[in-house]
Amino acid sequence: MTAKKAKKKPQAGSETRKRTRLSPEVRRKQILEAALVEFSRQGFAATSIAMIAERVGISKGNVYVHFSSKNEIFETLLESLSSVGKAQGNWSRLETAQDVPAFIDNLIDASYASLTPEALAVLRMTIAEGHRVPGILAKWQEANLSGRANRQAAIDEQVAAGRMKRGPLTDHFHFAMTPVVYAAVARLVFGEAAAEDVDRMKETHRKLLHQLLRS
Amino acid sequence: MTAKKAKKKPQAGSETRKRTRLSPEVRRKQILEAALVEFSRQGFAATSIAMIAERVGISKGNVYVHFSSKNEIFETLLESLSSVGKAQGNWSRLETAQDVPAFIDNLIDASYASLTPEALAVLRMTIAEGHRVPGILAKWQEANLSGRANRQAAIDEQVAAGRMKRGPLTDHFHFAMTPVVYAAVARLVFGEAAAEDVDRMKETHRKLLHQLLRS
Amino acid sequence: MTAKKAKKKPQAGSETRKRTRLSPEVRRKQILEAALVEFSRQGFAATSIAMIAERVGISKGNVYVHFSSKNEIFETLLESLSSVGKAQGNWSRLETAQDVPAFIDNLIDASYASLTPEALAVLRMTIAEGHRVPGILAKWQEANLSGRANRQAAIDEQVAAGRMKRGPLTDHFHFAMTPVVYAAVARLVFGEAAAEDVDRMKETHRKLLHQLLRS
Amino acid sequence: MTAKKAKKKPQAGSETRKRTRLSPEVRRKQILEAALVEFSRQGFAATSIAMIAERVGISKGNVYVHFSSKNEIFETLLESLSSVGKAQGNWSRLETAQDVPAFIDNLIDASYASLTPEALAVLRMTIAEGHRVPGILAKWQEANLSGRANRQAAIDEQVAAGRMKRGPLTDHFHFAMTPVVYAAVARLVFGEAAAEDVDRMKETHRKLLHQLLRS
DNA sequence: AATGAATGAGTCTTCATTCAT
DNA sequence: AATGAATGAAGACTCATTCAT
Repeated sequence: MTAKKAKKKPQAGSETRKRTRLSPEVRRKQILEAALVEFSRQGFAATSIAMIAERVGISKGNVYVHFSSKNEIFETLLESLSSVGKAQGNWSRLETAQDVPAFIDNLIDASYASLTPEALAVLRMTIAEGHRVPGILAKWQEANLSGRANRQAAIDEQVAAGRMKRGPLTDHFHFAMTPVVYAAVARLVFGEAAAEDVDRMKETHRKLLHQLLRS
Repeated sequence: MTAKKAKKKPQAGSETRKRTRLSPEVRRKQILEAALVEFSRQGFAATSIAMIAERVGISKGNVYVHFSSKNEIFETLLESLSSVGKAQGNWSRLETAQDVPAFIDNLIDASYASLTPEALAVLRMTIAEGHRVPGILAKWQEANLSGRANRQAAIDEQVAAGRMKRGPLTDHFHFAMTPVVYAAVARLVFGEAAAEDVDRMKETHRKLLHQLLRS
Repeated sequence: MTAKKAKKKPQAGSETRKRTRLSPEVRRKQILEAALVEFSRQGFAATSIAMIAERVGISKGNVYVHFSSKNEIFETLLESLSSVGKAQGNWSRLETAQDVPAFIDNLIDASYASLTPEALAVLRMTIAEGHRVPGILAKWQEANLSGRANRQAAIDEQVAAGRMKRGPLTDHFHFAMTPVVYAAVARLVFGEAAAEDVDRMKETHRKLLHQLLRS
Repeated sequence: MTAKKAKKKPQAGSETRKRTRLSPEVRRKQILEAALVEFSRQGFAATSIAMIAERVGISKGNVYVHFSSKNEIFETLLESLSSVGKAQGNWSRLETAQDVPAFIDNLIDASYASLTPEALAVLRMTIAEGHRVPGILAKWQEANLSGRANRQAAIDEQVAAGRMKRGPLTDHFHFAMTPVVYAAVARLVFGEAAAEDVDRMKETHRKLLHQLLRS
């Protein structure tokens, strides 16, 4: 045990939550949300079903009504997170932008804005516990590659249209966004202490893209 | 048990290991090495003292002769890893290089070569379990910042000497190396499957630095 | 293991005990009863949760459903034993007795009768392990003192009414009952072998009180 | 674990005690002394060989050079304590006193003075752990009885000589000293908090003996 | 669907004891 | 005689999972 835990015990004060009957879908979602918080906070092994149940406000036993094992919760969670392609969503809009500088600004802002606590939690879980779900990782990688290809195609178009200057970066545009991962890792490791650094990084990033892509 | 276990059963071909008596320093080192492997493989909570002991080839009890708790092993391990500044070591040599293109090639090669399995293990542990040792993280961050400052000074010198072209990158040189972290994360998450991608990234990285720094 | 153990081996004639579900109150009581026996027999440290669980006929784990630690069992046990004031209960009745000789006989008989195996167990635990629960000891001592004061008051009344002869004993009546503690200790140390001795003691005690208190 | 323990570890500051070679007799005595302190403080099971070794200032291993097991230490200790007959020792002198009041005063003072911390430690151990050494207990009881017989004979002589008043107490003189055991138990359970009470008891005890024995 | 008592297989840690030095 | 590294057998406590209600 690393830290002390407050004893639970029904406790006077926390009115014994009466049985609330919810539809399976709702409960499952509640459980997955709680699991995301706990798994990314302490990791899979250090998270107990009791913690998840408590966060949802239900009994341990009830968790097993909705999932057959802790592992299943984890897998379902990661699978449901395949919708991480939010950043990609933005792309469809960005593609249409005629103005390259505006596109770059949008891209930078959107990318760094995507480093939400939830996204960081997912990244931490992926790095820390991804090995538990190799199948899902493979799927992600594929999705990643195809998304990347689409974005590359969009860039190629811009270059062909003479709106972007060709260079190593337009030839391998995915590389242009790697600093965002650095920013994410910095926040994962150093937390708030990294905020200032990340901001400075973002501006350097922005300037470089402008310098390198502007035709 | 989340992961598979294999040979356990006290015996099964392994002759009753004779008592081997080693000096505390040697045993401690052995234990720390085993711990690094196990912790980075499964994480702190999912690693049992039994696994570490088995990897070293000693009894569980003996682990406690050398460390007073699992936690102490972890902390000692991370502390002993403060020597991660290998990359920085290279720098002193790089500084002296008069030839900027050679400097860049050295930098790129050294940086990506530093992504050894051991270094990756440390990174994974830091991301996954760093919160267990806030004190050590703070120390690392400081060391990081001062190392970064030194490197920046070296770059500034080159710029002042007219050997490097000034730009957003020379003003904030740390940023130039962030793709290496992406490469590390890619390997952590996708393993060997990321190798090809990382190689391509490395070459793009190299080209960009040449383009941006060459005066 | 200092003492002998006996039947353990999960099975050996004891059919796989069916899950018996009981209310927490009942189980807690069962556990406390078993704990009293075991703690007073071997002491706190030498008693294992397994012994207690086995005596109750439940699994070790179940003990922790009802108590959060071995220590809590011990404390709860001693606290619940604060009702040791049985002897005092008798007093209310004795006070009303008009007849001093009868009062003395009742007192002696009740006092020695209170040396039940359970009471002896409590005494042993108190002597051997009382230091673990200083708070409870303090409470006991207070209760003791107030009980003692009440009894002294009753005696004072008898003396004032001329029904008892004044003397060092009536001035400090608590002292009159100290031989009972000797009897208790004798039984604790020598067990049944002390029975005869205790009986003789009891009669001497009775005679002396008659001699000293009869006006 | 009830209380926290300071980590040992060779520790800088406590100069690594150099090997001191002592004769077996001396070491055995040292170990037994340390064992008495520790056993009576925490009980047999809660006392570790390490604690005893540390108190003596030797290594755990060395303890086993002098005793073959923890149990043997305990048994040897209790056996060596058979010399508890210090109080009896006094008797030989008291017998010779011609003056009954002086005899009584001596008896009271000597008896209560015998409640040294060491004697209390022995009593606690006997009550708490006596069952571990039934053989020794039996021996003690015998010794006790014969000592008691001697003292009774001395009293009988005094009575026959008309120097003491006959009564239930002279007929069963052992009973006269039972309050001392109460005093001992009070100290064991309540520690210093019982001191005042014990003093008062002692004086009542003295007065009563004077009253009952004075012819 | 929900609860929570019950279980059993671990997990960390301690400790009496052994043994090479 | 002395040391201290090494071991193996517990022991307290945790937790995923089951099941009667």
